[in-house]
Amino acid sequence: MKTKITLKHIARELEVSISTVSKALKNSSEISADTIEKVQAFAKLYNYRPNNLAISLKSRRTNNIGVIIPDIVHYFFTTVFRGIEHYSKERGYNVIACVSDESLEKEVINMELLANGSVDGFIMALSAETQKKNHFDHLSQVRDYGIPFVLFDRVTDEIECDKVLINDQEAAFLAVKKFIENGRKKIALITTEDYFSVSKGRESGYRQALETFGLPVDEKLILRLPFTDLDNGKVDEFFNTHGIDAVICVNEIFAVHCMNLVQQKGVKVPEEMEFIGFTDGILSKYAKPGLTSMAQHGFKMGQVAAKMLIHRIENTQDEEEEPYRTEIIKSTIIERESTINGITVL
Amino acid sequence: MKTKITLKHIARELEVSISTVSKALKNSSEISADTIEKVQAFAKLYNYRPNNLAISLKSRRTNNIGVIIPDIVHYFFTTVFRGIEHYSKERGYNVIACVSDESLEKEVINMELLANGSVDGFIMALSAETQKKNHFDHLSQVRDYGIPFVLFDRVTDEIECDKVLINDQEAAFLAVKKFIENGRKKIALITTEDYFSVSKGRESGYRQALETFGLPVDEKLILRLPFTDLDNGKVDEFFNTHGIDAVICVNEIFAVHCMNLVQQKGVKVPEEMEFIGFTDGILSKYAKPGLTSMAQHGFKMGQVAAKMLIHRIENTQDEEEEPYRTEIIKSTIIERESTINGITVL
DNA sequence: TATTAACACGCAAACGTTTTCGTTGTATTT
DNA sequence: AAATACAACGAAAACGTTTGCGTGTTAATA
Repeated sequence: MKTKITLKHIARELEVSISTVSKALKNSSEISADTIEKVQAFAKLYNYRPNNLAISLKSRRTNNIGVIIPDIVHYFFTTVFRGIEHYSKERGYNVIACVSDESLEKEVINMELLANGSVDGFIMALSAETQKKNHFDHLSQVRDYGIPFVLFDRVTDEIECDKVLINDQEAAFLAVKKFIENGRKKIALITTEDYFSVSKGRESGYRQALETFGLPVDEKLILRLPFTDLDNGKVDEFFNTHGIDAVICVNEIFAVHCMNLVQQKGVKVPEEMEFIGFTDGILSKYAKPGLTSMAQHGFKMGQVAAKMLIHRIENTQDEEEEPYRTEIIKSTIIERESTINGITVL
Repeated sequence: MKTKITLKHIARELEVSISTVSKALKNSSEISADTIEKVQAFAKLYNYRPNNLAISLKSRRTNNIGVIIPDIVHYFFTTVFRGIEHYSKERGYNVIACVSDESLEKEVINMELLANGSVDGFIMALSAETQKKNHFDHLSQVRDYGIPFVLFDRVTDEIECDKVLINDQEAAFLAVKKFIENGRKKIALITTEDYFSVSKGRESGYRQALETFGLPVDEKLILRLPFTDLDNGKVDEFFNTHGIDAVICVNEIFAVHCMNLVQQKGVKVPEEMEFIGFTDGILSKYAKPGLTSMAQHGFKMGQVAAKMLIHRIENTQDEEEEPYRTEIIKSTIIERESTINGITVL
């Protein structure tokens, strides 16, 4: 087992000082060409690599970014993660990934753990519990220590920081508008419990569209589902009773699940009932019929979040704090067979 | 902006030495009860947290695990990742996640980067390119430095190390056996290019089952698909010409895609054609009809991999090297509507 | 009263870097 | 010959910990 070689080893071997070695490796003008060559040759031969820890300790910079997401087995989050990872690597940063499991406690623990020197900044989407309990002390605390962070998708108004968002409201508005243009009258919304910022936005867009185009907002046409245990009779009854002819769902699982359900009972999609989901993931693509979906462009979202964070990390030494920014990533509609698609371009 | 407090600050403030503070915080018997109390009270008041970097540098232990996977937007890998993260956190380790994007070069870069002090060990699944080119120098090199690693799912025989595997061959065998018991005669296999270790194993199990039960192995019933660009005429032709009555696919995307295709042409699933896929992911669950799938239990796989790695990390100082182990995680079949399921238990 | 033991604490090295500031020795200038 | 300049290098502090060992003080023992 070869042992890792350090500056000290090179110095001893070449009978020069550690500082000389360090400078030689950086092509410092203080060092003669001879020595530089000798040192670099030796370093290359023995495959010298500087110890990241020592450099980080010295420079107070880790080049690590902490990413905390509620769930990793989730198309949207992994896509964002991919964007973050991609941009970060490009800029020489590693990504430390933590899963909060939708739990406030885990979110807090993870943050505290990483905040003590492991990470230069955070990118995160708040856990369900965090949003529900409105508890953000861990965020304020991290900020007090001068560690920057960027919130994406699941955000809060109570904390001022950089944010990356979807135009949820507008996207839902456009979806409903499309239904109305297709002549639909009984447009249902299937959403989650209302403590999610994204669900709120989408619901608001839904209501706004109905009002704008003069359709009544019927609360009975809004169904709130829990995350788990979808297959109960509640959904069945919902579809049986209200004469629904179009459905907008806040995620693709709800959409595909409901689409399957109504089809089993002989409803023709899209002829008799149209569907639009959010999150253009793998399910939307392989559903039968293919699910028209509001694509959230998670990859870009991740890139933008990483860019904002790294910018802040690298400019935080400057005296004047830049104001916080909120970037909006526009959703676009991906039309498939669950809606009737005219030739008109949106 | 509060600045992070260190031992030095506490020492100065309390007019004791740094070592006293350090020892007091650890309840050392060298320190008087008075001092211990004083120090701990102060530390608590000012919310002291030791700097991870300094501790790592000193102890030569980072408590970080590097995870390198080919793709994060992939149900199986993320499930494994979740298992790794879950077990690691339990044992006080963080996870640094890197995506190789199926590229050998990125795999190498990521490993080299993390091997210089950022990580105590690796868990990885080899990239497609790595398996194709049979290039493993980066693995040998990391091992030479005494950094342990565990390979999962995408492994190689050329490197001796701890491994966690699926019983691919046996699983495929069982799938084919089920078809044969259901009276199927023309059983097709849809697989990837053959440089993937998993695909190899599954193909081998497929062949073995046919031979065992006295069915001819017809090479024309084996279709090899690339990862991308599925929707070409090749698949169509395949299903048109061979009188296929059952299909086993090495992943769920192939399965759902093909199932949709044949159904569109009026084939009844499962009556006229049965389907079994690998990877019991979200697609299998929400497909129409639900896809019978060989579940790979990625979460458990991740847990086992993390357990093996941490064990090796924490016992590596011992003189005697333990022999490398290979753990097999058994697949189980999840029966849904794409197969005809008797009452008989498998 | 002199010796010893226990106690409570501090010093300093170490982990592997980077960087400022000296300190040499040689060459150039006046 | 003295003063100056420069080139090439080393010493040491610093980042924030941990830890073996030395030291001073007090109390217990002979």
